[in-house]
Amino acid sequence: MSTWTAEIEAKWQAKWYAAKINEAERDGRPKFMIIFAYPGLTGYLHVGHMRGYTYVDAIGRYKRMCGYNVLFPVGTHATGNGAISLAKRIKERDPKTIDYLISNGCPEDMIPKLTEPMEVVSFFNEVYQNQYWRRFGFLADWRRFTSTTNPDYGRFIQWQFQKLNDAGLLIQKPYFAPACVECGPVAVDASETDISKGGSAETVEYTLLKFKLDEMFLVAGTLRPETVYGQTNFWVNPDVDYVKVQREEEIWIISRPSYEKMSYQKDEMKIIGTVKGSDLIGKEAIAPVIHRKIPVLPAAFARPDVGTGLVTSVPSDAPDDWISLLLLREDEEAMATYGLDPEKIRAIKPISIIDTKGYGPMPAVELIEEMNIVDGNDPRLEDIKKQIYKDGFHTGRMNDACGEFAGLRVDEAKDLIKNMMIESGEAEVFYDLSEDVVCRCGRPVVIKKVPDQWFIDYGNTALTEATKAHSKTMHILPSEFYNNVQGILDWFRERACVRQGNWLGTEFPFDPKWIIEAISDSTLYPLYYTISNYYNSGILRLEQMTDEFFDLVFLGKGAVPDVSNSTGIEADLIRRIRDDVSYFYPLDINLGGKEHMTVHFPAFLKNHVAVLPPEFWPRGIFVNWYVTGKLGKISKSKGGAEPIPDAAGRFGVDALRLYYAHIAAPFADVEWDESNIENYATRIERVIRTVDELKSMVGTEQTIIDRWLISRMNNRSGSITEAMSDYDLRRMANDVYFETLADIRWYIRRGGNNADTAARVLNMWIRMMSPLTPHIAEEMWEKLDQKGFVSIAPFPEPRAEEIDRHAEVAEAYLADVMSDLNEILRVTGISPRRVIFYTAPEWKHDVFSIALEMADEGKLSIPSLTKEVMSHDALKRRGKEAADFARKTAEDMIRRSESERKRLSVDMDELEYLTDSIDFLSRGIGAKFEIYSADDASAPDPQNKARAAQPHRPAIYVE
RNA sequence: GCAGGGGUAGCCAAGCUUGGCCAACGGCGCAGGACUUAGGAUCCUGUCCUUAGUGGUCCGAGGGUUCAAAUCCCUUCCCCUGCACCA
Repeated sequence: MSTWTAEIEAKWQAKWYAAKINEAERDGRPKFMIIFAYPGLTGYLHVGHMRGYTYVDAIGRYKRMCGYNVLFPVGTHATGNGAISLAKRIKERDPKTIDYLISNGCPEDMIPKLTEPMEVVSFFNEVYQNQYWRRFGFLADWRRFTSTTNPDYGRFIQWQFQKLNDAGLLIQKPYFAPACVECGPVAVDASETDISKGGSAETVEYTLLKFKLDEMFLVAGTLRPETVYGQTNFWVNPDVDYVKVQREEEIWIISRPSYEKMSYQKDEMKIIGTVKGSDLIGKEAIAPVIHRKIPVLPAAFARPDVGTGLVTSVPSDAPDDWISLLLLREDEEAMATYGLDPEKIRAIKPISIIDTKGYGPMPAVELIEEMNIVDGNDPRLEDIKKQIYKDGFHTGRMNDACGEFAGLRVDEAKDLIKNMMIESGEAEVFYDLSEDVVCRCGRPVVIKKVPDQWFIDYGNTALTEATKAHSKTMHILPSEFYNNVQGILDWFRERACVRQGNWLGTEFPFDPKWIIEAISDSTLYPLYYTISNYYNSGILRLEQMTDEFFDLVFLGKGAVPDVSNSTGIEADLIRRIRDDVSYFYPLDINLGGKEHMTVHFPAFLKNHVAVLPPEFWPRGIFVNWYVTGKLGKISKSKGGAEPIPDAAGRFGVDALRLYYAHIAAPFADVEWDESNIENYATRIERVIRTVDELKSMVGTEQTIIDRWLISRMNNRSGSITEAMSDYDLRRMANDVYFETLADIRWYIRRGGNNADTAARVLNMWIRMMSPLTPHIAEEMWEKLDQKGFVSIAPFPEPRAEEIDRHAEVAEAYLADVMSDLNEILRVTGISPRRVIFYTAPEWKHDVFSIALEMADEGKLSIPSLTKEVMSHDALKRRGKEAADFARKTAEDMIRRSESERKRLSVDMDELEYLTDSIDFLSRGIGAKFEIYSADDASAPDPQNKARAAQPHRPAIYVE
């Protein structure tokens, strides 16, 4: 299979591209513009990525065949640190990286070149286009290819940021971001491109609480500022040396590690001395908010690297605090060592502050007692801490001990209390990472203050409302996302849009020290594809792509002669470009993986709404799920990480395309399993064989089975048209490669052999295959002596006049009869020599018709039918037999749906039809068939079966 | 934490919006048969239980609405996914 498929793939791809059927030029047809969200250039892609891309090509091909002028451009996203970090690892000759390159087919002599980030970018730009997208036969308009580090793209992005600024959507404020102390800003994410450890770390916000002690402040870091009303004491680790820090006018006592982290976030932090933890114990400090003196007590759980190394104690709600108090009370020795008065310690009572359903007034006290925890290191403490917090935060209310906040929900009170303390100067904020993060250079990563960070203000109310309103008019799939996107747009807030450090991308137009970050420069770009071909072909020069030029072609602002003068671009060309933009835009579908739902898509929508006029706002979004591997199998040589070209060679591109389309709905993850793809390759072989069989048909006789097959084909194209209105490729695949195949097999079994029918069917069928398996479709189309490409032939449309309901009902009837017969044969185990069918007697048909008629009028019931039947003399004479049958028929008919009744009401002569089918039946079963009407008194009926005959269900006798 | 999704016969996976051709598409696997020197190829048949066919039970569990529920409502158990300086 593989060499043959590779040959025809190459052959047809060359022909398509030579004929430029993939290139979109403005013309009189309606347009259809579709893209997939371009991939980031982070290295080789795997077979999972091709899933969504294939959907786009297949949808584009289908729309093209439906008469649309389809624009399908592609590009890549090189912004960011992916290429830089890959180049760096190659430069270091990292063995894993080199291995990875080689096993993906990177030529050895390329590797030394790939130590330059921009070389990495251009190398993978070639790989993606040639080894992936062309290899899969995509009809993308290659002339429009763009990559985000190209200079022209940069111009476009700078223009976009000018527009955002004009709209008042760029804002500047301080920001706290992860940064290596040495290398500057880094990304902390699970893929760990910048860092060597700590990818799953999160940024946590501590509220720093200041406790006045003499002329200094003990500063505790807490994650639960709302609990300040329950403070009873203060914890210090006696074994830790703390530092005294001059912080503006104040002197703080904190741990040394926390000082180091804090110094990246706060100005004017200076160590002026140290103090031993043990020296602090026994003193009293004034707690914030409650302004009471509370004792400083010893606690080993206060770790210097967590928070500030100092902890305020809220024993009612914090299990660590309560257990430590309990232990200290019993620890005479410790109390003696630190000169603590046991009476006073034992007098410390937790203060209830939060009422939570399912808990008493002091959850920590309660749970520790219940679970009989007696050890400060009991791991269950961590669990109950989380549990108390979770329940308290979501369902709890602040109680009367909490002053003005009494009665508020905890989740409301938290920020209010925090902000109140910050305003009164009793608290500050401090950010830290939830676990250790280490940069690739080996130095620690900290949270660093960026004082003048730029943001795009996606929280802007007018923008959000306009975008939400527009999104309701869009075709968004799946429908779950359509419903969900409103909420996401509401929740989508300002976003840092520029950064410094190791980063490829476009210079921020308002301050060159910043580079525009990765999400922000990839929101409006589909628009750029409408003109990128002019730059790529050299018609437009970089310096001509000015803001005035973009304003004109994208927004229609300004006058052509002026722009022509200022840029030197011919006026006609400017008009032509403007016309292209207005013709192709808006975008009809933007397809992207599910990870884009809360990142790219909302930004994509909001930027369009913010910058462009409403007629250019996008029309559709399609979200696809992933191909996954079993426990990372997809990233090993056995599974999906098999290079895409290798998989294409092994299975054939069309088999892979069919696999993606049919294996599952696009909105579910699929587990990569090679045997599945093999099955699809087999399926294609079967289709090809069946096509050959059809081609060899020479008969001239037309029978019901010919009308049946043509009717089925027309129904099929109708059903595909309907399915594709929601881009349901799976249903299309099912209809074309499974259902149609089954129909043709049935046609052949039934003795169909008509050359005209076969030609008609092939002509329709092959066109139906073109969107999903274009290479074999072209190959077969050519062998059919058809002119031109099937890829641009019209998609079959259903013809109402060729739908033959009678033939379809008759064939379904035959299949039902056979299924009954097979059932009997199976159950009895008889190898039949003789089979007799008895069709229902006339009078039963009469009852049946009456029942159908009454059902249509909505009057059918058992008594009503019986009554009606008995009003007919001829039926009445049959007495109980007629009444019984009426009851049975009514019972049966009431349960049936309207469409089913419609089928049953199709008039067919069962006796004649079965008689005509005797040849087929005897061939299939290998027995002698006889057909009689139950009305035929002369019919042989050895077991008195004829009386069981019903309309549409003959009685059967077998011997 | 924020938001969302899902549990369907041995497995994968449709159907659920608009209740009724649903014992539940399709595929895989399995079984039997045909064709064949043979078959991992192909074609046909079967694959919940029962049965000379029109019967029973079934779509995580438990209730409800309805003439009728995999589909609607309620309760409950269990899984999963995405999340901003990462593309």
